[in-house]
Amino acid sequence: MLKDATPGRAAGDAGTRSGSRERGTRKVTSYDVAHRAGVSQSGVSRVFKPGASASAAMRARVLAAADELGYRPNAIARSLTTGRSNMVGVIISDLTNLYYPEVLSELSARFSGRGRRVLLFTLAREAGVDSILGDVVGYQLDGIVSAARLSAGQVSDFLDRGCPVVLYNRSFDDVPASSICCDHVHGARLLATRMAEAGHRRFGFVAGPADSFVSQERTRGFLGRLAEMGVAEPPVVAGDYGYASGHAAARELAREAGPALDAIVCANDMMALGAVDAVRGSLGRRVPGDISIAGFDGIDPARWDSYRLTTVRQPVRRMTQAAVEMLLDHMADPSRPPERRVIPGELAVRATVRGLDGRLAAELGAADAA
Amino acid sequence: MLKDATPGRAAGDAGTRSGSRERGTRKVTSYDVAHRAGVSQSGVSRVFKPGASASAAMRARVLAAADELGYRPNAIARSLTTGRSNMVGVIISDLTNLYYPEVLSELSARFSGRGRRVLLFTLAREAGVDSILGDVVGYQLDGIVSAARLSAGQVSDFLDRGCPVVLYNRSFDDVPASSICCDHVHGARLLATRMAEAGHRRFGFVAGPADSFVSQERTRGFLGRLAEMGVAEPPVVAGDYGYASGHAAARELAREAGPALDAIVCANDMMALGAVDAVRGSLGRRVPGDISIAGFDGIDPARWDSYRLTTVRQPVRRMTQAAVEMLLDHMADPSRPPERRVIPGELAVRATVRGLDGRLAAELGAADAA
DNA sequence: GTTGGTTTTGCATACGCATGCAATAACCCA
DNA sequence: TGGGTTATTGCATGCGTATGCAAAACCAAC
Repeated sequence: MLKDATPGRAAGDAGTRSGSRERGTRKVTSYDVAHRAGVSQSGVSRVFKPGASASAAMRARVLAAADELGYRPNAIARSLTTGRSNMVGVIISDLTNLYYPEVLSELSARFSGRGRRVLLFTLAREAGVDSILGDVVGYQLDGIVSAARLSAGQVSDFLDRGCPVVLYNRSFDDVPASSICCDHVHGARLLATRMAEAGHRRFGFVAGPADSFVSQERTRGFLGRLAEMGVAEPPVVAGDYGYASGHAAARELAREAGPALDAIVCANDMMALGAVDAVRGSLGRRVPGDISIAGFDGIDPARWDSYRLTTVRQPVRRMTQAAVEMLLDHMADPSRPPERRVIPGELAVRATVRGLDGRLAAELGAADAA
Repeated sequence: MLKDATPGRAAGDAGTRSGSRERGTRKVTSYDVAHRAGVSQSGVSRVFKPGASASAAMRARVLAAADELGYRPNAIARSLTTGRSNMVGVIISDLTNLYYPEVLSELSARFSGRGRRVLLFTLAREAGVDSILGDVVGYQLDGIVSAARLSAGQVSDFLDRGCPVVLYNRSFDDVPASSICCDHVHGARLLATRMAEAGHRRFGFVAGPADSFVSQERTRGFLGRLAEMGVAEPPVVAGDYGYASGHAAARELAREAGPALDAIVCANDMMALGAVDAVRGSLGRRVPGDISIAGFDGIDPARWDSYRLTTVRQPVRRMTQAAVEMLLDHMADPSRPPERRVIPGELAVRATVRGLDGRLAAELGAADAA
């Protein structure tokens, strides 16, 4: 609470303190506090441990001494003895996909609200997972949330090291890791259904990277449903989840499919926004008048007036909450079996798909399952 | 490399170990490796420490044993003895301002490239800085990069704890912390100059939060230069750096200033994008035909075709590189005096300000200083 | 005042690695 | 081959905290 702990004065009293380091005060240990409070080191330890037994008197004296000395328990030492670091790793592949900053932000807030620090790993180019494994073990991370494209083997490695993992938006049948996923297949089917019902016939699809689980699911769901409805199989172009690639993909689709092109669906919003701009700009056609466009994720910019992108939104709040909850549960009780939670996406009907009707959006959560 | 470390056997030798944990393999320590390799624990330690002396023979045997056992040095224990954790804290206030994900992404990549882990702190609502202080001390963070609105006192606290700090886009005269700043005043003056020269006369300005250093600088620079040039003092509205607040601010400015309103300058890009949409949408006027709009930062969405926002770009790459470099230097030699580095922003002439000419942009880095 | 039971407290040690110091081995040149 | 160097290696200890165990203090009831 109080800051400005007048460490100068305290330091004078502390006895063991000697030379003044550069400018920082020397590290204050539980022994210093114990000495000053006239109790044992273990007493200090107990006072700072929530569940431990300590009389009110001891507590008061220790806290007073700690305050005067500016004592902070050394989390490193604590981690060493307890074997848990109170740190969790969050692995994110790509912050330029603006969906992930939202996820990261939420995760960070939630974890710190639960007394955990977040060690951030950004996976530049797929490599580096091995080094993360080393860090996980080395820093005794209590758990991992991974929103990156790890292989099943890599996830297994974490688990084998006794580090619980929650997979965000992916899962493996043969790996006993918990996961929280948006139901991409369902969302994609929903979108396909609605768009087809609204009269779209000549689709183009922009997939994400081939190794992206999310892209695979969305692609599968969308194309599958289209086929079921007897809609001609659309050309598929692969992008990299970035704006520019969506832009390029839209142009390519237009070139490929010709003027009959009716709708473009992109495996994420970033690409969809690029597609919107490409259609309106380079192609000189109207959205949704000439071509409808839809995406997935529900990132913030998709709501901006210039786009008002119709999209299948992932409920980030609920998903991150679930992820954090599941991970903490697993940390508390490692024996509990992994859990795969799936949350439906919501169709956000906005202004880039013609023929859709906001009124219907409400029904959709339940309707059109399977 | 190999997993399945047959820990049972190793552990059997280790003596003191007792209960079998859940499913993860038991922790492998340097003692286990030492025993298996037939050397001492310190030998193992030395093999895993870069600069230490160890014969090729020992190295080989230890590495072999370590590999077989799946040994990973325990960074926690190492931190405890060495006093450095190889972790740096990165404090970010708000990831919804899309400038910060870029910064964070860069910082993370650079730090991990230099063998440091990033402990992420997102400052939800200004509070929580105190707890970060505790973590910094507790986890023995080797340094801090702060891109959040800390007070001078808070920064001092970090320094007093012996934790070097690099301030990102802010600095305090009376606090000896290093800092890397974009020259917001210069950038703002540049923008003011160019816009006034291009014939704009009736400005509106959208500031950021009152306690934002960056906003203060940009506001000061812009208004100051305008005054120098004899342009009427523009109305100022405060936003919160978000898209919506820029949207609202633009409408308010239009209402306040009436149809004569000539240009809107926002203290960051997010708000500028909101302003563009507000002007084009709610106000039904053209950008830049009727009203020019400019921002600051150079975030990615500002380049999207729907906006092509003219803005004063911060060179994120150079800035993050400098931040990392400065922090690492300081960690290596704490006695080195703090350094305040300032990098000029660059005017990115795009399509939301009329009368500006890309041709001129090249000259601007040098021209119009102060 | 005593006894049985419950807290509270201190003692001692472990956590896993790094490192100063001393002992040993390897080596070099005369 | 011997004396002197240097490169290796092992030993012992420390980093700061948590915790099992036993001693001590406390409490209440008899």
